[in-house]
Amino acid sequence: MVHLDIEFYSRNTEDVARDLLGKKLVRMYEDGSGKLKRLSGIIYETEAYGSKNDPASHAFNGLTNRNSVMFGDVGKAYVYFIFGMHHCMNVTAHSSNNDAGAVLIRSLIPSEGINSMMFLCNIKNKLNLIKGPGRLTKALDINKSHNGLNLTKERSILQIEDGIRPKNILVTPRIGISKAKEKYWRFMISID
DNA sequence: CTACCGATTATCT
DNA sequence: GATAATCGGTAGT
Repeated sequence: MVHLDIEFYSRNTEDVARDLLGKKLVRMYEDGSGKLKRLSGIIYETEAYGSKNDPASHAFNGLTNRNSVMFGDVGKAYVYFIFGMHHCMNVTAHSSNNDAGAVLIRSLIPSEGINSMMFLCNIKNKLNLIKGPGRLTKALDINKSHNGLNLTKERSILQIEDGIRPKNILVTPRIGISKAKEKYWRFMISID
């Protein structure tokens, strides 16, 4: 398993968002028995969020307490709480040290630990896709305590490994935003 | 299948 | 005080 390094994340946020498709997000999860389990999935859908150039980004109005991770080192988890009930997970990525930016991971194709993920998600039967940023964080038990975690370190409880190379990629406007809808900064693996 | 609506609270102005 | 990078349920097509 090849581990994505700092170089990978030190590029334009849009490029990183596109290149994260097909990579594997791994969560080391300690279950009730104290054993570490791998919960993982192939990254299926991402969105890029910029800084001063992007009115839809948390970083648009400059540094605040919530978004500080977006302005820091790349390759870290930016986790925030939204709508009073959901978490969303991002990976910080931008080319210049003075810039800010992050990639929202919107959905995964579940790979390892599917039963645990269904349990955490409170899903009874089917659902083969962890679709939507809120469900994704629930399925992998990701919360604000993981904000700022370094994903490029070995043995981190959150990491991203090399995965498959998607054949076709779909590019669309981002979901759920009220500003900057004209930017085509949502990327997903095309199945055809 | 799509459309709408209500839940619920951290964060910022 | 207003808003929000959402979700799940319910009703309609």
